[in-house]
Amino acid sequence: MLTNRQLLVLQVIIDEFIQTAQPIGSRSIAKKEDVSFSSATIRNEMADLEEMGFIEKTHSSSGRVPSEKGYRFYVDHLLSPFRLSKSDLNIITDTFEKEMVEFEQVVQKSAQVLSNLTNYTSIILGPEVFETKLKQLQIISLSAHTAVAILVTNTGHVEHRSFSVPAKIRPSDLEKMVNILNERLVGVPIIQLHEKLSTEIALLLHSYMEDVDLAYQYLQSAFFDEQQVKLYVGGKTNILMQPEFKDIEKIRSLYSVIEQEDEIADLLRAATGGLKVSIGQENKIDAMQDCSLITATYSLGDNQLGTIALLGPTRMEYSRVISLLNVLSSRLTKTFHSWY
Amino acid sequence: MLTNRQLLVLQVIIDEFIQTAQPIGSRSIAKKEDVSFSSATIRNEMADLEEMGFIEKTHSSSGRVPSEKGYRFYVDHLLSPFRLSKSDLNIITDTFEKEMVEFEQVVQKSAQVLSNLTNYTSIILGPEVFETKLKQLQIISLSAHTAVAILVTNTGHVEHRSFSVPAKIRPSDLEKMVNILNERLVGVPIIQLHEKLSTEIALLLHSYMEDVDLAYQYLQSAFFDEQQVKLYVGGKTNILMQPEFKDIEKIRSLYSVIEQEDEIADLLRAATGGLKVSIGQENKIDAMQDCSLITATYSLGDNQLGTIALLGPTRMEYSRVISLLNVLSSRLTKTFHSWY
DNA sequence: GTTAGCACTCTTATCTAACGAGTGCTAAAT
DNA sequence: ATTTAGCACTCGTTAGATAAGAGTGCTAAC
Repeated sequence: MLTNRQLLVLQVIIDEFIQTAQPIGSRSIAKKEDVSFSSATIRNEMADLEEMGFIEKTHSSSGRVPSEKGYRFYVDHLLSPFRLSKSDLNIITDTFEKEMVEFEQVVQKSAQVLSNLTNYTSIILGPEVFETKLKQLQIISLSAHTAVAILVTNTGHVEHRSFSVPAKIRPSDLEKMVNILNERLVGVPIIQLHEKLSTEIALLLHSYMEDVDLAYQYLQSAFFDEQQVKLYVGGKTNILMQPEFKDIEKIRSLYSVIEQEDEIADLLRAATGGLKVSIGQENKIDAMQDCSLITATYSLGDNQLGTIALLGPTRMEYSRVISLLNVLSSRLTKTFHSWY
Repeated sequence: MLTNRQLLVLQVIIDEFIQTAQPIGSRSIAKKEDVSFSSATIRNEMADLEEMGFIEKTHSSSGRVPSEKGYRFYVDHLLSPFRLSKSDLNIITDTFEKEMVEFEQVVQKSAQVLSNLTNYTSIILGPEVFETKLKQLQIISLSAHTAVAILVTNTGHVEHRSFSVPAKIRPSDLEKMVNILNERLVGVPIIQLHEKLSTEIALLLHSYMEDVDLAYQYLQSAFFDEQQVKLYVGGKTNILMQPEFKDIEKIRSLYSVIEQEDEIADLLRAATGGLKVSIGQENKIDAMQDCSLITATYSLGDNQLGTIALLGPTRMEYSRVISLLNVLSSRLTKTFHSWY
């Protein structure tokens, strides 16, 4: 295992590198207040740390840089709880004190605050619809052959979709159908909607009217074709400020992953309770090999609602960022909780 | 005025530069098939063209590069109608042949197609709501003190907003209010809604019930606080592929303008009928000094619905891009027309 | 076990020289 | 009066060479 001195040296190297983005030399460590050994001693320790894989050289006579293993160790064992500044906390508090009653609004604001405070890119997934239930379903005819279907959940989320109405189906049929659907489906969790719709309700409708198949198909496609969960991204341009991304090719590939959305969404969806840090190659996505992704979840009761994440270079201010995420995710949880 | 030969030389220089992004020398022009003069003659013409401000040198002994004035002249007088390739046209046709019944869907797809075909960034504004009328207004109570208001237009556009209901207001009041509003407002153009709401309707409501002020205020804020018109941006990362944007600072400032949205939205909103090209400094926005913005509008009858634009470096494939925009804007116009 | 000292390595910055693309001008050719 | 060939000159780019500086690893002394 590592001696206390080695721990100290490793800590200083990583702390320093996170701030400066420059390789750290033995002399600059020796100058630190809480270090009382000579640079030579530190060089010896550094050689050991390198052998163990916690730090690396960029070339044969350069200072040391944390390796991914080093970051991993740092995150797992060396993180001192970070005291967020008052102004940071105030900014968060202010944001949540504004009257907000919509899921989306809260989530979007959170993403914004997070990226503003960190200079990284924030990505928020959610909220998932576990707990949400159908409040009302409506179909409004726009013209002879078009209509818009609107689905409202008890959380105030509104989903809508236009579709063209086949000539065979009369407006009265539509109305009848909606009535039946509402009768049967109001209060049903959204997540069960698809299943319910395709089994019992389909049969039920059938017995009430003809030609319902087609309309039903449309309805089905209206709400369940595309993924429901949205990704809120904040501070995309922050990445450009990080010195490790001066290479345009890197930026390009990273941006296209972010804009792709689905890969990232899968990643965030996979995140489970608590806070998780993925460093460099621990991320499966190619373009993120030089990045760290920190994810935290927020929930309502026992149900995980969504994920809140920060994407930055592996050289991240882990300590501060983790504190921020903790505060924000509990804040989200609290806010949503207060609504029900 | 310019002689025919000068026109030819200018044309070749700009065409070539647009393709290669490299300064063009006299020798390479002389080698062109449709040029039958020596490089010395061309050098003389180039000196004249430079004196007139159409081309520039990057340094004292470099080849020539188009100036903004040169691009302006090129766009105004030298553009040969570009024949779009069959595959380009097919891609557009295919896109519009897919069943789409929603404004937003069409616009978003268009932005996507446009950026895919061009390697520039597409920005689409709209559609404005001139012609659209209120189809239905609804307020659905979610809980004792929250509700969601939904506004549906005859175009299938759905706007919604959650708000908290003051304790003073009973659900039955809300219902009454909605009924009155629908009675009075259905069919009213969205654009007049704000005004109507604040004058006659406010009075009317007042006579029917007490405590309506508050509810009315909420309703008001629900739909008219934020700008209605949305910006659809496609191919943001395309900018990164242009050699003129290898400087990260430039990218940063350009991206922040794009993400700001409001400045760009104003710019696009100002665009009036037909196709317009803004080259370099003709753009008022600082970060766009090295860019060209090409805007085209689409409309429904006499009403301009929105703007469709392409953002790229001043060294743009004007000819091709203009043809594409023309096709797409008329396609949009046609599509929307077919819906009414 | 710790540290001072020193040779060695590698990066970075600066300078120089050579090369080449391209121009502008002059004088000859058409 | 144009057009063109020829040539000197300019400037950017590239490659090498040199020097400075930061930092290491090792050895020997403390």
